[in-house]
Amino acid sequence: MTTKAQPEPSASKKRRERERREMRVRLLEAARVIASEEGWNAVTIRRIAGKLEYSAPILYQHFSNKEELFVELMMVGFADLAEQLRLAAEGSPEGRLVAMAEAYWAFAFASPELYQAMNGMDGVPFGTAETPWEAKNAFRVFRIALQGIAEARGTELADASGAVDTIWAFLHGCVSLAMAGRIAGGTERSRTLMLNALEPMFAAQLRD
Amino acid sequence: MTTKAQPEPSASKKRRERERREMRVRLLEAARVIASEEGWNAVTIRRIAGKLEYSAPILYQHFSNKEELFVELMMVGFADLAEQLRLAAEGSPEGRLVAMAEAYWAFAFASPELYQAMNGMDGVPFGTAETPWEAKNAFRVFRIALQGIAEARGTELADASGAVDTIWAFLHGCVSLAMAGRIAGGTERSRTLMLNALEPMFAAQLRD
DNA sequence: TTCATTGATCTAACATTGTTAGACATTAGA
DNA sequence: TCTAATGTCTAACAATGTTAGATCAATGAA
Repeated sequence: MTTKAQPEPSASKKRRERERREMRVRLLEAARVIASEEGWNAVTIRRIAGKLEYSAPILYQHFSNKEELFVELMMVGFADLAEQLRLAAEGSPEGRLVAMAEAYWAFAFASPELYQAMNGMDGVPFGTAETPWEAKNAFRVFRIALQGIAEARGTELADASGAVDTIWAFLHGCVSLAMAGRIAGGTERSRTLMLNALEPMFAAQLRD
Repeated sequence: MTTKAQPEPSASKKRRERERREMRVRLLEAARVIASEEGWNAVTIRRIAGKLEYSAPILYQHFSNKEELFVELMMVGFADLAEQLRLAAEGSPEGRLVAMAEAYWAFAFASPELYQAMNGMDGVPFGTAETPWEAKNAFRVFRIALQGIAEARGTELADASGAVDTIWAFLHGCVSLAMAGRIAGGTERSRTLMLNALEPMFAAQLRD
């Protein structure tokens, strides 16, 4: 590490940088609030700026375009999700699997608009080249948790990464269809179906 | 039935009505082509009309707005999917389950832009009130097929509707994440993971 | 054939979107 | 105090979905 080569920035410069960061966060929060209240279609540059009593171009002092703001919002979401999963994986070994699924579900429905932005919104840099760090990290947390559960049962996963992808896909499918209102019986039944299918699905991922 | 009360429409009137229907279909096709070539963001009223060498407002002679065109496109998709699933369910009893999953997968990746429009695109009348007929029908075909597979094994589904929702959610989750490039190893590995997890998942849906 | 009506299509315009350029004032640092 | 940088604004741009009104050809009855 060869830091500490730069001269200490002045007090006022530090203050302004802090203010800039705060402004950036406030813009992100405003976007999220508007989305949760009126859906993503209502999230417009002018609305975001207006909510903070600024004019539209202020956004371009903090993001190169609207897309970048969305991507950053998604990254906040993935970091948040990873944390929730990590917490859920701390419980008793028997209940961990269900706890994680419940945590995933709770996260998704706590802010559906954010969940939708994280999954499915097009124009986001996922498949293209390299998956952003926050998303990768969420997967990592998931994998470690699943491995821990298998270990607590005295066995291991046949294919750890494959198990994560498979179970994640299932959870996402359940949440996604439930959120779109595509499962008869509403979210309560969807949640039950998901939790019921979870255990056999996990068991099939263990080494014989 | 008390039809045949109306006077027979004149020949030219019939011709114009047919032309109108054809125009409607051509607009839908144009939208689909543009979406497949450049993504949904490129599907604009002027582009659709321009592709047929018409001016923009022509679209409003056939759809009340852009949304309605999208919804109709989705319905075409669901009808198509139902047909594919029905065909897949005609094979040998042992291979039917896998065939259906493969059919679902193939349908999704044959026209990803349509699949994305069918799932996840917001502003569509799904959760709100009544699910449109085409979507319901696709579910029905799925259910009948699953029941047939269970029957061929000499047993039955513990909860037929629940099994359809559960397995459909899983397939959708796999396709959705794979399409977004969110599964390491690409679509080939995604597909394999999906097919591997399918059998134990189905088995868990059978009556004990 | 003539002529009013209907239908298809267009141009022009509107408000709203994301985005950029240029002006203005305030602040920072010498 | 002077200059440079920073924050913010207004004004404009092109592109979007959508509507109103005009135009022009085909239709069907006299």
